[in-house]
Amino acid sequence: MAVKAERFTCAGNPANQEEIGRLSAEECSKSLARLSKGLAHPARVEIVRMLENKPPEERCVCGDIVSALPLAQSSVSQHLKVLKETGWIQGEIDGPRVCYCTVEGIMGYYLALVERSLRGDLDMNRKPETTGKEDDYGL
Amino acid sequence: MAVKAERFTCAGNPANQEEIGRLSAEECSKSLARLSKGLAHPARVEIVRMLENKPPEERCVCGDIVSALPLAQSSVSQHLKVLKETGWIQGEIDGPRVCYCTVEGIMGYYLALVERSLRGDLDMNRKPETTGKEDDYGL
DNA sequence: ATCGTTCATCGTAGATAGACGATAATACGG
DNA sequence: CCGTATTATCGTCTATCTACGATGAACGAT
Repeated sequence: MAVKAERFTCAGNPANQEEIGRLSAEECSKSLARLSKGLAHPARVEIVRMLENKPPEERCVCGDIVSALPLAQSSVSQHLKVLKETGWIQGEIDGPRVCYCTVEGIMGYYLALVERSLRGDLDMNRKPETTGKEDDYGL
Repeated sequence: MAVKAERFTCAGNPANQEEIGRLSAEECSKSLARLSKGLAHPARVEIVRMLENKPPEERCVCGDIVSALPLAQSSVSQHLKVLKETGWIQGEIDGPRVCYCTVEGIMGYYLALVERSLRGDLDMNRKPETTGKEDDYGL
């Protein structure tokens, strides 16, 4: 098969529900906002649904997604890019194709993040560990 | 008190989990995309969190939200408008103030919508009842 | 080496988002 | 009726989104 793994950087989303509890309120807001932006277009919702429901052995290459959507290939590619940047999906280069799948556990992570960000179980005084900066929404 | 109720139109979000099952896949995608857009900015996440965690008798007027965020009053007002349009919050005019709260059950609705839209339990052949139109993402 | 396939990126254009200060609208208190 | 307080809206500016066709880059096959 010779699938060259493309290293995936999660753009701040650990996709690990254990780690949500260590996020400050501000980090929660930013993380939730970033992931939500990924879902903020119907085409991207459909892409995530498509990928989330593929059995793991059934590959889903970019072309499959393009032909399932009423959009030009370049537009789909941009939506895929947004989904990568916001932490929903990852791609593996497989020859001339790119095989996409959702980040493992991302949906559960998102659901947990919604709960934690919107419900009250947040330590509002906890600060991000790196800096003591203010909320400037520097996304 | 003389609170004049401002009639709230939910912009397509019934905020009723019973009704999610009656949505077509396309409607699910649009509805989820619309609500997700509401959460796609950290300030709006914080507003929803703030409102979701207020005890029901404790009023939360616009000014409270403005002073809790590092943004100008006009910017906060715009975010509140987006949250209204995307179906997250509603406002009641109370004298010179406007008292905001989240739409009843909206968070549960959103969580259910994420599950239903992204998991496979969708009838992909169901069409919207009004028209037989194609997916043109006419948001 | 060259071709076709596949996908990302570029360039462009129009629409929307996001921020702000300034101004308008509304309600209440004198 | 006139000021104050509160919030929405307007106007402006910049940045990002969304779409498309065209082009480029990578790969397998001939």
